[in-house]
Amino acid sequence: MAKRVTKRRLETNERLLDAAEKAFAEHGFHGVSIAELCARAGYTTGAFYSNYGSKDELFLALFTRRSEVVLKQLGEAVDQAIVSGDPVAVFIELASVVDEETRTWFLISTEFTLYAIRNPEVAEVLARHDAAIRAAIAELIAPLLATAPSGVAEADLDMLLRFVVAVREGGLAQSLVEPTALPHGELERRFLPALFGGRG
Amino acid sequence: MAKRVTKRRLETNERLLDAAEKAFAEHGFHGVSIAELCARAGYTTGAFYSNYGSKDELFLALFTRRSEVVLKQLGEAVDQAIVSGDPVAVFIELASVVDEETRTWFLISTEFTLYAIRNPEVAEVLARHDAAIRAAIAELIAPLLATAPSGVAEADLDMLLRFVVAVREGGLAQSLVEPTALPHGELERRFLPALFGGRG
DNA sequence: TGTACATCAGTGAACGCGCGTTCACTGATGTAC
DNA sequence: TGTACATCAGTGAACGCGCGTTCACTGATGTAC
Repeated sequence: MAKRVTKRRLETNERLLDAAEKAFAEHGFHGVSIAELCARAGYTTGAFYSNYGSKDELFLALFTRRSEVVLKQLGEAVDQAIVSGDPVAVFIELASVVDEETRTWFLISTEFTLYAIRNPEVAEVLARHDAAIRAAIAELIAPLLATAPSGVAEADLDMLLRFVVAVREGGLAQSLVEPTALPHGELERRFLPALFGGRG
Repeated sequence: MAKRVTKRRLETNERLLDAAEKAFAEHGFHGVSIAELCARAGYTTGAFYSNYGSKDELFLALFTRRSEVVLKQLGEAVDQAIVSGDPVAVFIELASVVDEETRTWFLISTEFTLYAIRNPEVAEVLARHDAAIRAAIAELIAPLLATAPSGVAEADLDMLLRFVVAVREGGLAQSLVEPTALPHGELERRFLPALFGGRG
């Protein structure tokens, strides 16, 4: 079933994924028909089936593509943080910028998480992606651990990173529902520095 | 349009909501047809329209009913915690028990959160529910604040509670995807006591 | 308590729309000489 | 570089299924006397 990958196919693929990203964020995965998705990308339905076997397959591809972008951006931020000498400040700065892209990705990845909880094979894909995210944050946080207060520093590094991710995602859920009641990045700003023994 | 509420209607309603809760948890809101839902409850499709105007309306009713149950349970736990004299231990104990009911409710409420982010009127309903949850936890945590270390204790109480909720929900998302990698309640157990100046 | 009647909850067949999917086709892309 | 041909990406009409929704109906529930 493996199709040859031509320039044209790549272009079509990108445009389908772009359209899917926007459409899924707006109406949710089930709220978008394949025809609507193709129309947004400037194609007819046949184009979809020439590239994907099902909507689920597209969803997985969308998640994979976006994961790569997020990891690359995170990697760049990490480099910058290490150079700047104040990694926690950079992380908090990063958490405070919640633009349309962040919102879009939160909506899609949360839906993907629900999908994963219901499907073990998908859960593995998500677990691998999350592990890569934590590895990137680990680079950012590692230099801090030597100087951190006891107790927290003794916890496994991976658990600490899971904790940071939980705060980030749990916080985003709240701030996207009530942006005025909970400003973006507020939880990270208030509570994470204390965990690392900083001032904030 | 207001219908009279007879015993029979109440019974039907309960059975519809019970069926919806299970079905939505299994297949997601969009993965369940009205006919399937009614069949599970032991009715035909007409019964649904005799009670609800749309699937969205049922979803809202389901959320409201479940919210009341959760709040009641939480209230009981709070009473117990105050009597026991070790509220943090009780909270952590509570967080560690992730049964089928918790899983079900996590799946449904997360889907509801996405729904709320996309619909401002729904966001208000969710915000009110979350505020009630925080009020209940506040009762549990209040006695601790006097003895808490500086810094954390100075933060607004509501922000602290938002933080606890974020950890709980972000943690659940991870532990439901990877139950073996992240045992239920592990993040709360490891990191929350430190925040309140305890030992764990 | 019993009967006669009115109301109303739930039935289930019917309708039609929208969707996912297929497939014979055409024009664009790439290759061989 | 140019032409002739083969392949393949995307077209768009067609199909049929499943779904949400309606509605005339019937039997269950509740009320009045």
